[in-house]
Amino acid sequence: MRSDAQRNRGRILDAAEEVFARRGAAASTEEVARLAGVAIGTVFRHFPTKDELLAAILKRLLARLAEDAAGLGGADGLHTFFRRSVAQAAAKRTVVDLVGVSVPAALGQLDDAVGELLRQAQDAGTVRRDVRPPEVMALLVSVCQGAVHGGWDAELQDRTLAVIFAGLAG
Amino acid sequence: MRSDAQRNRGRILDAAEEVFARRGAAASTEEVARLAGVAIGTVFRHFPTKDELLAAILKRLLARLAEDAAGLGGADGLHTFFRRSVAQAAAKRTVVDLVGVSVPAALGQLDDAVGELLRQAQDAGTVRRDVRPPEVMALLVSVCQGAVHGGWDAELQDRTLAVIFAGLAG
Amino acid sequence: MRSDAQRNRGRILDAAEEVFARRGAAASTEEVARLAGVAIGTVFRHFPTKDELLAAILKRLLARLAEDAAGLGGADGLHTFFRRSVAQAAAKRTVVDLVGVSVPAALGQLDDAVGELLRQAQDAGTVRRDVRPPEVMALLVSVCQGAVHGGWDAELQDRTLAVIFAGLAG
Amino acid sequence: MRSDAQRNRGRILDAAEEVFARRGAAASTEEVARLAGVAIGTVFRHFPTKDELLAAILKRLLARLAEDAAGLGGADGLHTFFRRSVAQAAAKRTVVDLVGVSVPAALGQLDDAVGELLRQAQDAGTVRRDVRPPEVMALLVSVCQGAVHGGWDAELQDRTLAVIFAGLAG
DNA sequence: AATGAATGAGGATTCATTCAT
DNA sequence: GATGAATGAATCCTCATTCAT
Repeated sequence: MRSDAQRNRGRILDAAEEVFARRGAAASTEEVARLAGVAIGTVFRHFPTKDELLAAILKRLLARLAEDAAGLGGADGLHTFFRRSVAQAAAKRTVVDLVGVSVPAALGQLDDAVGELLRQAQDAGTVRRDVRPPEVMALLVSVCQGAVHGGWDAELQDRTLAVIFAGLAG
Repeated sequence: MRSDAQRNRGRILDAAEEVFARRGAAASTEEVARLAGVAIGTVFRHFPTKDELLAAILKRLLARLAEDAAGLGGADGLHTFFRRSVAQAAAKRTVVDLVGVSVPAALGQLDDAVGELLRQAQDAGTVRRDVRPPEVMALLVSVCQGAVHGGWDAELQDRTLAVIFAGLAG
Repeated sequence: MRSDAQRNRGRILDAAEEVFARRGAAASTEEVARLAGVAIGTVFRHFPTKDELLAAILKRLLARLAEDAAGLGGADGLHTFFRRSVAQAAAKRTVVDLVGVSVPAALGQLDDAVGELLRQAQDAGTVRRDVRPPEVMALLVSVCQGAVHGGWDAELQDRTLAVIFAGLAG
Repeated sequence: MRSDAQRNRGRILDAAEEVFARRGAAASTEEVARLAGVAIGTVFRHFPTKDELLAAILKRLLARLAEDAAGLGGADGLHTFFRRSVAQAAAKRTVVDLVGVSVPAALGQLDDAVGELLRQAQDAGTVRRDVRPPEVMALLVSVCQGAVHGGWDAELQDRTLAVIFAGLAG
């Protein structure tokens, strides 16, 4: 891929992330192109379909979260990860209403990272032994989406997560 | 309002609930009309805007939940309510996808009912005293939306709720 | 169907026939709408797809030819029919480049009429007994399309048909 | 012209012939480039316009037919030529679909060759004396296009050509 | 009140063509 | 000369909404 193409791909993803975060997945591809400073055709050259563009955003978003997770660990790495994810989600609703994109499937990317955090938390005794990855993921997804749709403030977020953390601690 | 108009209003809401549950909020108003067995103009006479139709569905859905809640109580009325809500949500994605409709605002309807269930649970000792309604609502919304987007099976739903119930119990 | 809808359907077909005759099947549906004096949505309400519009034109065109054929007969009804068809085709290229529309299938409409003309011509001795409908249709189609693409003048058309008629006469 | 340029020109024409034969003249130039194994820019360097590319194909196709004709002669050289042309046409719809390219003009290339075949056939007595080149060309074009659009099988093709040959024989 | 045809802005996608690399 | 990314006009089609019947 040529360097200008590489640069444009990045710009488009950035623009798309912002646009879809603001306006939801129903926002027009034209607006993405406008914000990215490219012509509409360029967007479609990089992502032949709107759905593929949405999927690409989701993938990048999750990749970042996974990378983020990799830097955590210890007794409350999992808790930190939950907090950051919720904050992220509230900022970028993208994660949520990605119509037509298989969110659960894409979520697979996070399984390993979250699994590792869970293990460490269990080793440190912060999380009960019989808690398993699937419900942790389920709680993570739930709480992220709840935050997006609920418009939580910082305090509510804390109190909500506190309940979940208590539940995980048993 | 004439009786046939009354009847049509009901039919339209029923149809809308089903259509939007199946196809998401992006489904066309025409399809709603078709399923309701009325002409498109009739839909717009009753609900001048698609958003108003969506809001009406949401309102009715929440009213039902509130009514449902009113029939519960005791030590685990709150738990039962959570379980039913999640099951509902998974069946009818409607609650979730309602882009453009202020879900949190509409949610106000449930505050009282949930507040009451919470109080009873606390009186029975099933839920910690320092848990307050806002985070209960937040958890409820989260877990409903999580269920919708995650495609949980019965077991995952149980395990996920179990964590939350443990957290509420402290 | 309401009377205005009926009227519009007719207008659209007329407009489409003219537009596609002039510009070929690649002409835009917008232009059809413009000429018909309706909005683009109306065209698509009547013919949900451009292909269906093209098919409808073709069908109507062939229906007219069949009707025309029904009024002919005798020793050289078939010859007259060939001549008229070729003249038609030259005027309206439509018959020809209807991409995406199964011309041969639609042509079925003419089979009966042409079969009847052929029988009469054979009874009158103008056409050999061993000539069968399929090749008559094949010749008809060929010569129509040839006329369209070749831009024949009246004399060339006569001389070309004369060869075919001689061939049919054996 | 550099030798690689020469080679590319040939590859592009081959690819174009195949692509347009398969998909019709509406096929994209990109696909031609892909099949030719060159970049899209190269196609446009050689043929500044899609129409020029189509015209070039047509020209080459006709040149080949003319060359083919040159190898024929005698009593039924003309008949053989008709048969081969029709077979060709059915295989490669190209000849037909070339919208926007003046087929009749390009056809001029064949006039001499066909004229010669006609003369020989007339000398041999296989074709009537008063038949002239224009109608022979007209019949040839007609029958080629008929074959393409009609999807004739071998037998129908034989029977159809038989009528024409009989007509030419008078 | 209901009907359903008409409207037309909006949006995804394609593709010939240009031009920087 | 070749490459292939970018352009952007053009096109098909959808759908919320209006309005004549």
